[in-house]
Amino acid sequence: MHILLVDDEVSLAESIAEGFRVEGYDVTLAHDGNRGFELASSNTYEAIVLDIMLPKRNGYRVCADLRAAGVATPILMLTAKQGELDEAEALDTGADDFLCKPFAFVVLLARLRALIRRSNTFTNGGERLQRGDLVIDARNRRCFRGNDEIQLTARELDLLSAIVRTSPDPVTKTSLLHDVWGPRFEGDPNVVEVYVGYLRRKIDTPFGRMSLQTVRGVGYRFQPEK
Amino acid sequence: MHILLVDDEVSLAESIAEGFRVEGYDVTLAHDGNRGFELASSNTYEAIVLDIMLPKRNGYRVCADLRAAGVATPILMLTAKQGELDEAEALDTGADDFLCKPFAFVVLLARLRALIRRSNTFTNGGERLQRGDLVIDARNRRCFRGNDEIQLTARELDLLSAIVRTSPDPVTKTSLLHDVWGPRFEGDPNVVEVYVGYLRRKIDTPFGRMSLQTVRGVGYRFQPEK
DNA sequence: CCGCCTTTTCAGGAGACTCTCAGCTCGCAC
DNA sequence: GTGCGAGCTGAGAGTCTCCTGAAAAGGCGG
Repeated sequence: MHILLVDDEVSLAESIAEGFRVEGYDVTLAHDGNRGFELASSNTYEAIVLDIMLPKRNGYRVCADLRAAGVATPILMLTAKQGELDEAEALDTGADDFLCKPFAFVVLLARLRALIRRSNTFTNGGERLQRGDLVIDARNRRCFRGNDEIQLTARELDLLSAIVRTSPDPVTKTSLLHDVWGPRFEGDPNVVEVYVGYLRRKIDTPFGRMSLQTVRGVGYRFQPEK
Repeated sequence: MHILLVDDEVSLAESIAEGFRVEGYDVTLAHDGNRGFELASSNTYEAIVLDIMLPKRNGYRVCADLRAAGVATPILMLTAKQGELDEAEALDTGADDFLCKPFAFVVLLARLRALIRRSNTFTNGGERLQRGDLVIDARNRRCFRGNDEIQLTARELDLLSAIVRTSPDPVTKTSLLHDVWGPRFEGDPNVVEVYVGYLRRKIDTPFGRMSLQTVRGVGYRFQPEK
């Protein structure tokens, strides 16, 4: 697990880096935008933490340039002020999440973990999940029950993957929200229930199954058989 | 996969070559224009990376001479300054793409890969693509549905080939734009949709088929049967 | 230079997808 | 049995993606 941290406030950067290392990550530091871009584009990292205020090339540009160069690594931007403008611009340039300074280290850590998990979930190449007669072809984004193909929307497929991946262990609604809707989702958590409903009508009801089970007070579980 | 790299800045060239080798390519180096031309015209490479500023014979001339000699290998030119003039001249002499120094290695790599994929797509000898009753005769640039020949324009045929080649895996619109319209296309990405529409009216509608399928949020897929 | 064919742009509209909301059901504790 | 909270679901609004027809732009041969 290797992280690139780009921030020009040397002492802050060092202490964050130290924190990450304690948590078991490798960390590479860059103190200006150009160096950050160079490293990010010539190495492979699990995630990039990118300050906006940077010498030589600001965070927005580094981010935009990386995306333009085809680098898909998840990027978490650190914004100085709490402003809608910053948010919008950050997400526009291709950042995956952002955090306003000042922040607690644990918050940064949590966000970053969520980001990494999230990216592993879906960009993980041609993953093929199979449980019983249910097959999820992640690469081609298709889903089958036996020989019957089931048409799922993007959200439905992401949600189903997230639930099936840990099967037969249950998943909490909170972690589903994080993994499927992203760490910054602020809408009605009821979406999860709504979408589980959609899924049941597509993968269970037509086949007389009950594989998407509710674990009351916890979340959901996928049970292939019985 | 063999690449010819022509650049007189020895240390830069070495490091680029090293990068390519790490990526699994064979690399041959030439440090002046004459040597570059000799090698390129007497051997077969997957692609040529050609600096413009070269001793003995500059990159434009090497490129023009190679094309004049009938060498069709894809060429990516490295230009020193960001200038419209350079661009135009490079493409005029028969280069397929170009990149302004300084560049990040991953960018070069990405461009080169796109170029190679692109050239494999269409120049791949007289390849014959067949899926179900659809046949694409790449060498003669003809297309059949069963016994009926279908008249396709150049663009339509390239697009159809690109979609059918990976069938039944879906292809993203982005990669279609890259492969069919070239890495430097900057127009309206809606062209892809327009052309898929043209294709459907030629290869599907008249035969009552639905083989060109939309994968919402992703791109398109060719499904021969069902 | 003209006309035809191909390619591209553009704008409107249909339909798909996502999300919210409010009312309802169900399971559980008492 | 009753009441409460958790979960389910149908309806509908808002948004986004994709499709399509029309027309402009570009290319090529006559």
